[in-house]
Parts: sequence; structure tokens; C-alpha cells
Amino acid sequence: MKLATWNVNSLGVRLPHLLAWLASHPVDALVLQETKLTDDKFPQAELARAGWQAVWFGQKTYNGVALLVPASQAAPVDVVRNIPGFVDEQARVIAATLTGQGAPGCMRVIGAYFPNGQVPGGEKYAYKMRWLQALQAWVRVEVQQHPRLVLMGDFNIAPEDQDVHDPVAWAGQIHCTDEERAHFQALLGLGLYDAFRLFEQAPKSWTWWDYRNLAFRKNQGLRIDHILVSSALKPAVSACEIDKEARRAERPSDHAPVLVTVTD
DNA sequence: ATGACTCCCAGTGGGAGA
Repeated sequence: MKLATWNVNSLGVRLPHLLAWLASHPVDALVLQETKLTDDKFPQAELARAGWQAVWFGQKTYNGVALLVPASQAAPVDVVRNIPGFVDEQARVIAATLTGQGAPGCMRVIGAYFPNGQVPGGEKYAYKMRWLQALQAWVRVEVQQHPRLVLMGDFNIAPEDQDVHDPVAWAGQIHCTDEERAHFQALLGLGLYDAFRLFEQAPKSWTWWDYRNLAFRKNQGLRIDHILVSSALKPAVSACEIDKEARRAERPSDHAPVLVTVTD
């Protein structure tokens, strides 16, 4: 099966691109970030006509997440919106269990839009740190309860210098601080694995390129969108790739999708 | 270089993103 994550930077704007992408990428689950739609505006009918069911959690203007599954599959169950016990005005997390159509059974999927943080030391950065702490505590429990678990989304963290086009310029900047990277490592410490790094990958592989400065054409980007898999799933993971092609589209998102293949 | 681009809500400008 294939799972994917994509920050679409406005589902309202990106819906045609998303539908085209889904038609050519038959994934078993896709999590979206930055839908930027209140729940009443979510394009459920359009997605249903294209053969997709969804659960979603959004707000006006900012953030917003969703989980898409083929309509032919069982509906996602045990849906969770945001981090339980963490009071948050911002719609950033959606989690659900996919029961699958047979052996080897279910899988817990957590889709997340991590806070940007804006600038280290600022108020939004402090919120990012609080959010990361709460996420870690919750995911620790989720992994215990669901051995087959995937945590994927826009992490807004470049885990290592090899995930940054210009590590010198970005040193200590947002996405690259030691504190953010320590949080990423702490998630791995829960028994999760960065699926992309389980395989040989081309150098200068990014998931985000700035809209400005011809950054995509110059391949100046960051790898900040990730798929973490639990240790029980790790042996079944056979591939992980960034769909850079999606960034070439007409009116693209600034992020490319990331896909993982799980072969049971 | 306090830039650049895109999206949003606004309302002929400004915040946020990363």
C-alpha cells in the first residue's frame, strides 16, 4: 500500500491539482496540510465524485488538515482532531485508524501540520516548542497503543544539514535550530524511523522550495515534510520518495508530496 | 536588501508562510 503527505497551501486553490494528482497517484491514504478552509467549505462532494472519502479539520485562513482514503476502502475510525489535552486554537492534527480490507490489519495514521515558529525566540517559536512537547507525549502513547503507526506531515523541521540547500545560511534559523532538531530526534526516540532515510536518496532532495528567487529552478529548498514509520512497520517499508514533479505544475503548492510504500 | 512569491482577508494594504 502507498501512503502520502502533501502540504497543498490552500485546498481551495489547489483542488484541481489535487484531483489530477490523485488520478495519477492511486494512494491508499493521503494527509493534507494547510487546507485553509473552515469545515463547512471542505470540498467533500468534489472528492466523493472523484472516488475519495475524507475526514477533515480546518479553520479560516490558516492551517487545516485532512485525511483522504479511497471510497472503496473502509471508513477511517477513531478519528482524533488535534492533540488530546493540548488546548489549541489552531487546526493542525488529524489522526485515524485504517482498518484495511484484510490481513495484516489496521494501521494508525497521524497527519500533522507542525507550527512554523517564524523566528527563534519569538512567541510563535515558544508555541512551536510547547506544541512539539505535547505531540511527543501523545505520540508516545499512540505508538504503544498502535504498533503499526505512521506519523506524517509538514514538520517544519529540517532534521540535518543534508536536508538544507545552504546549511551555512540557515544555521540557527527557523526549521534548523538545535532545539527543533532535538524534538525531531525525540520523535525518532519513540521508536519511529524517517522513511526517506531508510533508502539511498539523491543528494539535495527537498520537499519545499520558496516561491521567490526562482528557488525551484535553482533547486534551493528544504526537506521539512516527513513520513515516520513505527518499528513494526519498518521492515515492510519498501520505498519512500518525493514527488518533485508535482512542484512543476501550473500554480503549484510550494511543497511537494512525499510517498511511502508499505509491502505487507 | 526591511526585497523577491503566493495566499488570505481585506478593501487600493498587510500578515503569514518558510
